[in-house]
Amino acid sequence: MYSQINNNISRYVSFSEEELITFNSFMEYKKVPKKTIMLHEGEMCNFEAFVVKGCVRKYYIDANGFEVILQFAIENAWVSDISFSIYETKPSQVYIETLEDCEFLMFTPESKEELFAKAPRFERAFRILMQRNLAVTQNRLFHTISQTATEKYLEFLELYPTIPQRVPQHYIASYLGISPEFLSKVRARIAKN
Amino acid sequence: MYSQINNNISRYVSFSEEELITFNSFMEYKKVPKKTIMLHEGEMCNFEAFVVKGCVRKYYIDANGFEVILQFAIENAWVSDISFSIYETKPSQVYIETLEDCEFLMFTPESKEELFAKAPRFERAFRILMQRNLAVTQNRLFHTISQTATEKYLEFLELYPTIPQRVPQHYIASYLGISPEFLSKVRARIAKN
DNA sequence: ATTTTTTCTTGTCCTAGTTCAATGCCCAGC
DNA sequence: GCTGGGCATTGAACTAGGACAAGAAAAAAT
Repeated sequence: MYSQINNNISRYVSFSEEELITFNSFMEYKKVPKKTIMLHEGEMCNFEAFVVKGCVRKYYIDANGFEVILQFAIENAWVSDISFSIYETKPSQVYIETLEDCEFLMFTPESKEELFAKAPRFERAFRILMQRNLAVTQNRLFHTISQTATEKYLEFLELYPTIPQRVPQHYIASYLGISPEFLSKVRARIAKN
Repeated sequence: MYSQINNNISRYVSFSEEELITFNSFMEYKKVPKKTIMLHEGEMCNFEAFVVKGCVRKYYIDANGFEVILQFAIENAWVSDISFSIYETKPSQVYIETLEDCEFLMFTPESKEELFAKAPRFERAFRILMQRNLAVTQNRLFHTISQTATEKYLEFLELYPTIPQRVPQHYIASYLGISPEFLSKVRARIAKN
């Protein structure tokens, strides 16, 4: 039994012992070394990964070749790319890369289907995870539009206080949608007060 | 039978005739006049609405009192606020307002639960809808960060060609995260070429 | 320990986009 | 047929943040 992921999935739906055993039986434990690109541009993402330990980033590359970081995933977060088939014309340019040595519990689309077939109540739990994910993304979109760089950085520190110690600062700039130089200036300004 | 919504829900999961009849039996048809605010700030959103006819906008109000439009929903789109309970501390500041006379097919959280109880395969269809919604939001976040105002406006025209004829232009500016004056200048520049 | 690479900071100049008018437009209400 | 209130446009002055360059500092590799 993997209690860490079981706690996570039980947060909004409660499951019986047997259900959790079934749940665990369909996932695969995997170690992935630092700086491994787990999903390359144009590839179909064939996993949904729960981070047991470590840190990963998910990013896009824009038309001018700039990286934009969409997500940092640390312990107890899920990471995957679900933007499949939406804009079928342009294959998605998403990358997922480990920033530290990582341990995951992973589902493939197939193992997830089998899980749903055997224990349909998990469909609901995954829907709620998706829903929370959407709420977080929507909130971030809103703040990206309406906040200044300083406000965004301060909010980032509140929401993800441990991340700045784990990832290079220019990744945070990329996540916030500002240049690394400007983030440095923002920090200098904050430090003065 | 409401064929319009049935086509929509059947897009990624196919349902039997009986299932669709059950589906239809749990929804409520409702007409709402123009300029009605269907969800006020701080309220819990108790509906999930499919737009049969008309146009609505969903928006936030930021710390400085500015509106930021998160979504325009027209025919065949779903609108709701699922950002419930994520940031429990601050009640959500989301509004949903009709821009035209509208017709909806609506679920409440309760009727949706009853539907899932009677016809569990709809859980899956709603998860996929949610997933697509997330993909769209993520794509928009990405473009909000990496594109210029002109690029964002041109992409908006491609994605939602009918909306500019239906809503005031400053709403589109708000959606794009730019000032109405600047959108006007962008348009002037585009018109020259 | 020292070299090499990556990351962070600071300064200068520059540009996309904002703010704040002022003007004209369109159309809803009387 | 007027009239008043939201809308869009345009211009001028301003600002947040970007691009570029050079150096310092830190981390990784040898």
